[in-house]
Amino acid sequence: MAPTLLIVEDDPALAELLVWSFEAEGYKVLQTPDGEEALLIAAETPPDAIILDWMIEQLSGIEVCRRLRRHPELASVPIIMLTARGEEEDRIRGLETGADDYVTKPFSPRELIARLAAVMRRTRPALAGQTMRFEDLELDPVAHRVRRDGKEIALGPTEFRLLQHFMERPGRVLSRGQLVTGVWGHDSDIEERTVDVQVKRLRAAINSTGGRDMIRTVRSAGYSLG
Amino acid sequence: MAPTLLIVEDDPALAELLVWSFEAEGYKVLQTPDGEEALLIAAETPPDAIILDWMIEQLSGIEVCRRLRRHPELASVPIIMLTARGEEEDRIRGLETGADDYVTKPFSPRELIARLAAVMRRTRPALAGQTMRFEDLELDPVAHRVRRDGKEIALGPTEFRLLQHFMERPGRVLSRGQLVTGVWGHDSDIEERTVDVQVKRLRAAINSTGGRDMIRTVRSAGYSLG
DNA sequence: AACTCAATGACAGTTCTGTGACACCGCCTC
DNA sequence: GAGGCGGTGTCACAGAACTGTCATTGAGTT
Repeated sequence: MAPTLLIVEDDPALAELLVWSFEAEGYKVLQTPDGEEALLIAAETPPDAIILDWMIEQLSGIEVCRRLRRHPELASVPIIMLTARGEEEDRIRGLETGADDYVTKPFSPRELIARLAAVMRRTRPALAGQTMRFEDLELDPVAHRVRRDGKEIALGPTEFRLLQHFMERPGRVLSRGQLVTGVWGHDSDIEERTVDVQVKRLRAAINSTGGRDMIRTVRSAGYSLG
Repeated sequence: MAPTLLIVEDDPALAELLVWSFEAEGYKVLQTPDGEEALLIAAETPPDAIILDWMIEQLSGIEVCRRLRRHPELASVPIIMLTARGEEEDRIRGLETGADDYVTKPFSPRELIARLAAVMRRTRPALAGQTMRFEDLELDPVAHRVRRDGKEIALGPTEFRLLQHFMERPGRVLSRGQLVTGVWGHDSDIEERTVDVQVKRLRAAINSTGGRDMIRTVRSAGYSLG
């Protein structure tokens, strides 16, 4: 379950350095110098985070960023921009466009790694091994444990992934289609109604200890947590 | 729910480039080189935005723009004009006529896409997932929630879409026909009177917590929010 | 008053969701 | 290898929620 990283950098020397550094950190690294290709790769195998150089060929970083954000599956993937010193204007636009952080060149790999860790902790607690909380629900991704109001709850693997998916996006309505690709994978040919059944099972498990139903049904749209 | 775009451009090469670029962005694209036809297409299936070349055959851009603005259904569709460098005079007239932005040739598709995104964010917040507000009413398209004066309000799917439609166009009077195509879809054969019934249901839901009626009936014209 | 248009209540039909049942699969134990 | 077991995906059905239409009542205009 090593987190996957996509590095978009067209300076070969820097790219190599970054790949090497992050692999040493235990990340699985994908890499391309090209904005267009980055989008393709990201769509194919959504990474857990993206390191994006501002100035790249084909498509500017800002453009890649914007397109990623538009793609529903990729909208919440954290992005760190690499900018040259002084591109103040760009930095602002970058953050507006949806970058989560930026790092000014020149930088040390250590710094970038630290920033990435911070961003991941903030946006994808599950990958950082942080336990996630929502009201009296806790999910510990490392120990694979779920507690409601302190009491341990047993979940099957699918139920667990489903709940994790919800807890990473609290309050957000997820369509059955999104849940299928998010929980079962992009290439699964699962009936959409199966989602209903797993939701029912998840509900039964979560609410067994009493307390209100944590999963909201949004008719003709999907489900959401909370 | 991809936003629809109408591109009016008579240079085939440029038109193709634009169609390609915007489709890659996830827009649904309609295209014509001809001003007259543009008006027909726009009247038939109102797009979410229009890219309009200044110098086109049949009808000048400015004329198309003016006619669009006269057409009640299309008056608020954002328009971006494409002008040749130095047509300062035209640019001013363009903005006066009701264009929302203009881009000077030559330009990169990137720039145009960015401008469009900015315009859309301004005019269609729901597409960007932003919470919309009108007085003490809030609609959160991502969480699929509606609140009045902080209190949550339950709406059925159609009521929700109807309210969203109103909130994207606050204060504007919408005819039953506009509401039918906007809320039910271009190709629905719904009785126009059905709008009345859904408006009644929406009113009942929204005003249930007390407070004044947020939906105004405009006799022999339609309804509006506020 | 006559006329037009909108609000409402009732209702039948449709769509969507919750649920229980069941078959299947991989895994483990015996 | 048989049998037990937890976990899954599908299906069919029932119930709930939602919707479109219509007839009637009511409000606004001329």
